[in-house]
Amino acid sequence: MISKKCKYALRAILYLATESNEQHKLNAKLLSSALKIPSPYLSKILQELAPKNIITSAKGPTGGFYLSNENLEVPLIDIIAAIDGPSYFSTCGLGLEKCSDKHPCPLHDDFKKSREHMQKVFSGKSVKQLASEMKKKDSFLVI
Amino acid sequence: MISKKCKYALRAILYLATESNEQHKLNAKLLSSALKIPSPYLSKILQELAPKNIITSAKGPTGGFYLSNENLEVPLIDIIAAIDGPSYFSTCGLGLEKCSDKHPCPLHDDFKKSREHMQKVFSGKSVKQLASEMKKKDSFLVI
DNA sequence: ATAATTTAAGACCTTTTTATCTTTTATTAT
DNA sequence: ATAATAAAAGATAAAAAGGTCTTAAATTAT
Repeated sequence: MISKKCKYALRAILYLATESNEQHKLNAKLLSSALKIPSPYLSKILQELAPKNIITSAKGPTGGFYLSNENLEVPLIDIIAAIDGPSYFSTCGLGLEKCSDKHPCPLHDDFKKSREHMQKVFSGKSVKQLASEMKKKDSFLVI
Repeated sequence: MISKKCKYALRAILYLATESNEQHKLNAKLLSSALKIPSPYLSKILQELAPKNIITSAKGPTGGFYLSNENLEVPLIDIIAAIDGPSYFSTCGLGLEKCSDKHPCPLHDDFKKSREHMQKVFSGKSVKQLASEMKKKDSFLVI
């Protein structure tokens, strides 16, 4: 399971993808109330994502957060790696340090299959793609 | 990702499945040193599993933990449910309260597919089955 | 220039998870 | 009976995750 923090990040980014652009930035407070995420905590998360080039920020009045064209190309897996760590999809399901294909734990194959599926989904899908899927299918982000 | 506590539980149970029986119980200290899990913490976990009929315990000298024939039939999913909660395989991947098939989040289908795969694996496999698989394939639990 | 607005930075607090320690209770071997 | 052994119970502590608050820096509109 990805962390709560990471879920918050994904939701905020998907919201920015559909509701913001360079001409229409969204500030942390607005985002937090739209998504019902504690505002100071969301601010912290956004401040962590900006220097990693996952979102773009601008200070001052009319400032806020938005996704640049470059940000829109980021695959979802990069967001998870940024928040939950790059080894999220490669750690052993039983927590064993030395687990590998050659030296597998009893659940290695099962976990691997599942992890690889998720890894494929998250690697193959950019924020932009998901945002456009969201417009077609009616999925929700906010009640 | 399942919790560290749950990984400890699974490892301990699989170890008991292959190394213990009613005539040969293992005490918490032995288990903890074999599996390199902090001993008092593992004790707590074992004490939580015993009343849930996932493992069997016996006090006093020659006492310890083992798996009864009944315990061996427990599907892995019951262990995860006992430790990480019964809704582990049904909560929304984005943490949204009202996410459902009818009212899906943007990642609902992807998460669902992955969760269902893991759910199927863990529901369909008992401790006994996994223990016998472990004997055939050479997988490891302890270095 | 100034005031207002907004992110950035960092200290701080709370809750949950992980881990430890101590005492009690049950059981067994002697 | 007694001593030894091991789980059960419960209080306590440390670490990590989640969340808040305050001040500083940057930017914009007036």
